[in-house]
Amino acid sequence: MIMEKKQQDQKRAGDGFYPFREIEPRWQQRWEEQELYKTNPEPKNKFYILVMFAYPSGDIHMGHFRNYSVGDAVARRRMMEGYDILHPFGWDAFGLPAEQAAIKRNLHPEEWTLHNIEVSRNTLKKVGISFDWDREVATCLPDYYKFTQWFFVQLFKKGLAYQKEATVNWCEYCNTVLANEQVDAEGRCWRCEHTVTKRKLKQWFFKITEYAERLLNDLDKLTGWPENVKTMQKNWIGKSVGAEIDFKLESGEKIPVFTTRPDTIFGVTFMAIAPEAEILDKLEIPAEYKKDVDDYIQKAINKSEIERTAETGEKDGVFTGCYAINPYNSEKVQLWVADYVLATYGTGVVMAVPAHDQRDFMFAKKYGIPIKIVIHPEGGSLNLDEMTEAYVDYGVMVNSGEFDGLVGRDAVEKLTEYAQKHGFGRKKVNYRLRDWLISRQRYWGAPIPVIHCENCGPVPVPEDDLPVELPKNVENYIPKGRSPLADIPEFMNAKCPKCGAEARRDPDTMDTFVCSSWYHMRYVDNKNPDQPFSRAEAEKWMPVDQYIGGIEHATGHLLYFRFFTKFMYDLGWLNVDEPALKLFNHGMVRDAESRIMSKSLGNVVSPMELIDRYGVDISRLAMHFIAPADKEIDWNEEAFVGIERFVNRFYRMVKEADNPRPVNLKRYFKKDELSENQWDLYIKLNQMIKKVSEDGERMQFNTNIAALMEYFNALNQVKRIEPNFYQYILQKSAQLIAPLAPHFAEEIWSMFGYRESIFKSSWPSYDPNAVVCEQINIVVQVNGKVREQILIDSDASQDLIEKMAMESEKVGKFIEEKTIIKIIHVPGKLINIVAK
RNA sequence: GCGAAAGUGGCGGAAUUGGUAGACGCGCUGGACUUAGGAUCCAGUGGCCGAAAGGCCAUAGGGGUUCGAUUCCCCUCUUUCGCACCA
Repeated sequence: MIMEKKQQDQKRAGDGFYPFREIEPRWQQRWEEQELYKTNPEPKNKFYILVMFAYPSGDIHMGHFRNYSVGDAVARRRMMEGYDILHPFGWDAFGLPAEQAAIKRNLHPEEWTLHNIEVSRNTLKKVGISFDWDREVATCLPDYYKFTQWFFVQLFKKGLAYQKEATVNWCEYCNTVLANEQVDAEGRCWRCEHTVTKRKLKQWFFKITEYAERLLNDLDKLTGWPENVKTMQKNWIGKSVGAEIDFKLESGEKIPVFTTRPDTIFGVTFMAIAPEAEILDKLEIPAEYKKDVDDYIQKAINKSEIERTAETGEKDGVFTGCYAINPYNSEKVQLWVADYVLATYGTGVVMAVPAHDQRDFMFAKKYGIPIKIVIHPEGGSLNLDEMTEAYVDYGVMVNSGEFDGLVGRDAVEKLTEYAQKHGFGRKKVNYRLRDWLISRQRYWGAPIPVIHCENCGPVPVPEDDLPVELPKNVENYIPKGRSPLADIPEFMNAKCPKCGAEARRDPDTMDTFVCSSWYHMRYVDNKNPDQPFSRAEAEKWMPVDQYIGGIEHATGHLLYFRFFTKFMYDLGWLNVDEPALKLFNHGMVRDAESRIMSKSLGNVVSPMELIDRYGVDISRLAMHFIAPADKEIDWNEEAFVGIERFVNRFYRMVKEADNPRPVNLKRYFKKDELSENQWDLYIKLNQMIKKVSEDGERMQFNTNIAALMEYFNALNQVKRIEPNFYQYILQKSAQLIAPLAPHFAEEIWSMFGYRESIFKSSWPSYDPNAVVCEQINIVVQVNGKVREQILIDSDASQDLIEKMAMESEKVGKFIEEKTIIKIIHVPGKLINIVAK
């Protein structure tokens, strides 16, 4: 097996094979010398292409390879179209694995990370992606995180960064706090897969909810974003419109509740409070209930996320012995504590209407709480004894005093107005989106630039004192439930910037999603020592014209990315309020059995291994050819065979071409300059150019390659081609394949005697006078079934086509003894005779 | 459960606004050239009937709209993805 592979590989190095081993490194070196990818500092016609940057693990995997190959194809195509390209790359370099490596290998996280960056960068260079490495950023370097901290300070100043005691997801194993999106559906940590529990900690949050409405509304502006991403964001933000109604305790204390259905308010028979809700402290729970309630709360809080959500359907709770008063009818309703109520949504209290909410219905049934019907379906009625589930649709209000007879949304409006008028309620919008918890009790992150002073409270570090540098002398990184920074007195002790008193730094670091929320802005001016970027540079390059990355960031990174951009717009730093015009999500690469590639499964295919065996370009082409870029791939190497044949054939054709030399590619041909066969090839060439251009625009690189193959098949059929025209064809073809196979294209380009890079040449345009053949095939249908084809001049009149169709023998067979009802013409394509 | 996307030959996939379903590639079959071929070239390749000409069927299944549906609408099934007690 191994022998076979080796023999094959040797063959690949032999005659008639495209010698990638020699060619690819040579062009990579020349491109570097020529500074081909250097960003024009004064772009006239800018195009900002951004691929999601990478965590430097020292390795690149198939997902990266696909991502950057797609990005590179776009960049190079635009380059040939004359755009000034910004195509940067960088490193999302903070994060957990560096600490784990530090623990395991006894290396400093920084040393390990910087080393990995070095390795990863060199690897990527071998892939020949057209990154401008002068624009590189690494989030773990002080010249970058200085401004990550700057963002924190700006947010703080605007009241958008705040601290609060919060029940947080806690991973025992990683010993750290996790954001909601870092906990999977089964309640496990996204990194270590251990079960997540709860803890109360004082944490920093960014008030992204303040931007919820804009993040939602502006989705409409994102016409270049895939619908599924926009839908996911919309659902994630989860806007719901309703009312906040103040119920009252017997003591007179208000309990506001959020509801989307004020029209059901006369059906409230109890209220349910989240175990973590603060309002519980205000209840005067009668002694005989006290113990049960406390036990229940303790149990509920200690339950893991899974336990609390797993048993879908079964709900439990405990009666507090307390009552609240419904402000609409002064009825007394029971107050329960129930863990199906979320403390973090609305006010943490639900007005329960068992007749018209399924959860409340089940709860009431279980505990024998009264159920009161207050909505009837329009034109129907409900009967309590027959109800097996809640009636949750809108309908006609009943048993609701003066409001009886009101219907649906109108009822909602009226009830809300009533509450507003009487001062016990108001219109209210709630979002599923929560504020963004950014504190991490870890070492390897950007320190939170805050000094805690006993007199002044939390004070942001003055901008001139940034960055707050990560101290290097950390004893150990083993997580122990608080940041390792807390144990470094030289770091922790500081003077209050406001009053000068002895104070202590915040020991936590920021979530790495903060670092990656603004890297697209840093690229435009990555060496600026004083500002995150200059307004002038941002004006030149922002927004990103095309953003490319995986779908997994749909509701995390891509939301934060938009949030930070809007924030900078509000501060006047940007004149755009959305970061990227177009977004493209490439599909995943999985193994042949549709499983995700992972080290533990041992099914990882390394792109570097492919590159070693087949070369970069064949690997890229094969990857593109297998499936359209947005589709997932179940990995197999079958496509390589066809691609390899095609590339070698192309290479041989160039090698064997007579008297190779640059020909005038700007010119178009006229019919009388070429033989009939060649004129036909010329038309096909122009059709292909059109197709490749259009498909490439839609990121359809698979059909792009197919079009070239198809054309070469046609080319092969024609025996005699005049050398000048033949080279015209091959050179245009080289240009068309250049974005997908840059080294190969560059090599054959130079074989034709070009001195300048193919990427400095102009993307082929098609001859508009030569995309339609003189003779076209018209399909003749009878009653929608194809019966005949007519080859006819493309400018033939409809009458003539009709005449020929009717005279056709085959058609005759199907219309004899029938009456022709009508004839439908589709110009240039088809004629359909409808006969009965 | 809710939301979204998808389902096409033996396989990966084409078909841009409804207009020849299966481009291109793999694989397979036959042939040419060869000492040899896993190189290269040529031809064939959805199913059924037929010697052929040709015909019929076929884009998950069922219905509908239309002269015409892989494409639009409704129902069912399956798969993938996202959210999962959001009041």
